Amino acid sequence: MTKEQDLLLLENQICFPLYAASRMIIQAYREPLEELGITYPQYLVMMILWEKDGLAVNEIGKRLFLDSGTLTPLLKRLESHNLIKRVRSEDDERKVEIQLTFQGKSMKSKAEKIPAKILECLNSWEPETLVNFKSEVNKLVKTLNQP
Amino acid sequence: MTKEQDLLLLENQICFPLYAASRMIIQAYREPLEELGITYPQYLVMMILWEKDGLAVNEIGKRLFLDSGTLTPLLKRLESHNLIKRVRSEDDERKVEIQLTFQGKSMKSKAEKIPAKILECLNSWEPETLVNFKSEVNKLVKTLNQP
DNA sequence: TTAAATTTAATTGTTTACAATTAAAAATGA
DNA sequence: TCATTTTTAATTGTAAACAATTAAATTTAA
Repeated sequence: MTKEQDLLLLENQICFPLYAASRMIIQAYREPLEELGITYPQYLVMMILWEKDGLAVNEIGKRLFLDSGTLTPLLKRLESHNLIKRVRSEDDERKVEIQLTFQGKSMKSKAEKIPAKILECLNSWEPETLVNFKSEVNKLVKTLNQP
Repeated sequence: MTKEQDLLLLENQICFPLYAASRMIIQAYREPLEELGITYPQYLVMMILWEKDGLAVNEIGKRLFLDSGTLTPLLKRLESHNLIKRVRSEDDERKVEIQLTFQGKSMKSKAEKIPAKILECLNSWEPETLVNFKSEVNKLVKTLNQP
């Protein structure tokens, strides 16, 4: 088998396990998030807003590497669940600011129990190994995010 | 800030960078795959078939951790592009065997150039670091795949 | 043997992703 | 100033993902 052919085997791909791991970990979030009635991408948006309320769509997009094509309908769903409000900015009418509602803010305390639940799935890993791994994945994101 | 609150910050998540990296790397495949006229999940299926032709839908699903809800329409698209045939098995009429067409087989030689192109995006990484990282991600997949 | 359970693929419906385009607002520059 | 460019969200269309259900074929166990 040539080297090229070898690189084409599924087991020799770096990308496939990343793709699989990403989906599996989103799967792990499904059950705890079901109690909150939101999906994983919606949870990511809520986390960002719990850190800093009132961000514009593009600012959320920059943090999550998502564009308005994904975010606009997702935010409309969060709004229909009364977790956020979408408010046209007065300073710059192009922008839509995303503001947490009371319900949206209240959800944070429930959400705080989720990370520990996810870490349980990973309790066979040494904490240090996990921290190192996280930093490697972050490095990969930075590498891939270079223009 | 409590430990719980700290764990809820986006930058302290392990899952988010995995999710981002997965999408970014699929993005990196987009251009080279466009020349073949297929998407990344379709490419994964083709890779499996180049390794072993004639697999049933569920066997492909086991390898990719995907179910028929995802695979059936994806395979129909590959069929409509004349890359595969979907053939009801004679031994077991529940099964649909996926067979490469001549065109599907021919695509392999073009596809063999893709892994090197993807590795180019990662040329700032030491080969050894990359190999270690891959093995870590594979370990993670195994951990998360435990029932 | 045959009724019950399991396996297999397909279907239905919801939610991402994302490319490409559109439209409005704001910023820039001649 | 005012035409041009850029920024910002929204829209349209395609393709995953995946839960839940359905229907047919097969396996199993009574």
